Amino acid sequence: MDLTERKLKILQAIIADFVRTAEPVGSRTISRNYDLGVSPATVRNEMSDLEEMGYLTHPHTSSGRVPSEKAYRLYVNEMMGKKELTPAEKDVIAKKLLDNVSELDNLIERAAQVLSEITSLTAFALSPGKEQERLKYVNLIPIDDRTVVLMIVSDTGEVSNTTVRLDRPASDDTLRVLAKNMTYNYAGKTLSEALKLDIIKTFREDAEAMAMYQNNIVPGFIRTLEDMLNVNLYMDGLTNIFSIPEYSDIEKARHFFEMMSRKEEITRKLIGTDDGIIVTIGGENQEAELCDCSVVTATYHVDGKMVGKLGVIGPTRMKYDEVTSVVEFLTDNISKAFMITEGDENE
Amino acid sequence: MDLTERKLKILQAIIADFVRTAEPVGSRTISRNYDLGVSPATVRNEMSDLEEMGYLTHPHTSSGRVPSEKAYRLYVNEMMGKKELTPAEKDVIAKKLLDNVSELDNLIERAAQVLSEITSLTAFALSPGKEQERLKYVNLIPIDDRTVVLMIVSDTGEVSNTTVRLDRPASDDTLRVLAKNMTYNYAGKTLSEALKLDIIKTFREDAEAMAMYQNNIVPGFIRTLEDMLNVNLYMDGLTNIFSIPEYSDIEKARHFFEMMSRKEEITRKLIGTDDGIIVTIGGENQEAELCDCSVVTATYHVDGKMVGKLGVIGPTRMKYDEVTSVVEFLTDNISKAFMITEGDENE
DNA sequence: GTTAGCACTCACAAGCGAAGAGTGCTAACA
DNA sequence: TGTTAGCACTCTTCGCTTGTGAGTGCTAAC
Repeated sequence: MDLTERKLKILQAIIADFVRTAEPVGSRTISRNYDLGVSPATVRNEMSDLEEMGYLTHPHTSSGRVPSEKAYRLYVNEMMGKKELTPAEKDVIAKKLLDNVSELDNLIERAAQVLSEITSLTAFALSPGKEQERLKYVNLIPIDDRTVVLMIVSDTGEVSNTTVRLDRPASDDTLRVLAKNMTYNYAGKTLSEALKLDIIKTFREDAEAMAMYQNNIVPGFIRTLEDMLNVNLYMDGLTNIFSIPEYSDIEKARHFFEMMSRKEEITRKLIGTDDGIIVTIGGENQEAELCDCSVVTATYHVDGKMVGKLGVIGPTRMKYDEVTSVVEFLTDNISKAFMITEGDENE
Repeated sequence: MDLTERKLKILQAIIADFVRTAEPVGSRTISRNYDLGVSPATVRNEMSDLEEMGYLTHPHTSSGRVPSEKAYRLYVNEMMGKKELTPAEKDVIAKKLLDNVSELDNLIERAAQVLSEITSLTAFALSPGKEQERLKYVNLIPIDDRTVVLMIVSDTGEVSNTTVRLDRPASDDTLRVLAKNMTYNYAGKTLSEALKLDIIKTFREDAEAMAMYQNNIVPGFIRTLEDMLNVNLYMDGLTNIFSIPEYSDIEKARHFFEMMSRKEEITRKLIGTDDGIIVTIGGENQEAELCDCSVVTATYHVDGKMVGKLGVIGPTRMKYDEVTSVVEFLTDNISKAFMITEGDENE
């Protein structure tokens, strides 16, 4: 059977109606509200065909039709027009995004807020991955004679630190030497390279002072590196889920929140997704918990490299055109914001 | 009318039963399961009295009794025995709390986790307030000739930093001078004192170099101070709410989550509460959203000073004895953990 | 190929009755 | 005088039935 022009139109109408109302769509509704110039009976015949082809389902015999995941896939791939945001909308988003943002992580957090606000769905955003950043220097700051703050600064100005407790007192001079040596050994290496090196070995082979404190400082150094590599996952609009009829069942809502509270898992999944705007519909998701959700993710870049992700999670019945547009616009803006920062530096 | 011994016993039994089952308690249940040696009819008479006195209510004519907030208040103030944790329980909690914790904020986050796990309620914990910490030194770390990281270290080894962009390039020497001057001017002051000073004035009156960069550095300095003073609110066990019959209504659950997502508000409220273990029952809460919740907060101390808070939020029908015990044990342990740290330093 | 007509299906809400839990009152009892 | 058994009464809850309405599928006519 062929997907004729008219079948496509009817399918599109059903998707549009169902996305709006969350109610199964009947033939009369289509015939009346979407001027296709055919009677309900004809629509019914076409619907019957579409169902046979797997694009529609039937909650029960005498109810209207509901688009299947296959239908959404078709819609997203072929039928969905690009929904350009109006200049006014773009303006509002850009303003909200950049308003009073001082740090880049801050910008990412804000992006999640804006995204959830605009789409009325649950939004998430992953702070930039720092694997490619290079270690600029290491500093050891004395607090008292047995406590130091170990600080790592990357070439982009990211800072991470831990408090390290020493077994024996260390003079300021000793700490200076230690810090210099560490900087000498690690400056210029990317953070993930640094972590892969045999740090203890470096210490042992180096100045005597380093050997003396290796037990205290090496774990602190590793901890700091790991901390710096950690990406933050921001979420916003979790409570939007309650406005979605699909989640009016308390058990569904519970599952959703339980899933969303497993942040590490989500982070891992997100890092794994491909570049670009990815729409994953229902059962296309690997995770059982997501099998009646759709996830839209997008990547923001700096220097053409994949850096971070953002996106939304919602019912399969979502406004894919709107969501993808907003997500795309946001990633563009974030990438731009990063570029401005980077550009400045090399002026 | 007098609260006789028997009335108290019956009230206690009703509270115990209702806390366990969340169902209105009938006279037969009390007579059968809590050996008071009286018939249901007698219990009924007493219940009727207790209701008149305001300790019980009646969802409808033919249902069992439910304890009023006044009853819970009486229970918490007068009747509730202290529920000592068993050594085994204490051990488990202490282990979980201290396991793999490297930073103090980390300990607080963990405390919220442990608390929610043990009580099966929603737990929160506020990281230590840092108003009383003293600024130890300020550092300016060059990233490139127009970008520096401004870093503040407190006397307890807390570190906070921001990236500052300069209008004109600054040499490493200039930055060193600037940092030295700032340290000289602010070291020894508490963070809140530092924020209250007229920072711009300090700059203007000082070295020429400082005047030159004041526009860039002063806002960064303020931002960093504020950031350091910011307390973090950790929450855990939000999804526990779904297991509580009182929240099986989706609208109730929605309200709960919406309330809990307003973190600043909660933080402010928590900071405002008194020292010690505070139980706030239902309508005793100022906030309309909390009027059918109870909140138990406790304070952890260092050097006898109020430092931070933790607690749980749950239905008025909660195991107050258990919850207060756990909360108390946790704050003790946290205070102890802080002391160990502090002690070390002065060894 | 399209459409009107009609029987049929199914979810959903309203109405009803039976069951069960629990009370309040009264009268008898120790 | 306090306690208790007994009983009528109240109110919720649950299951059952029934009516309604939305929607389909099929057939026959256009």
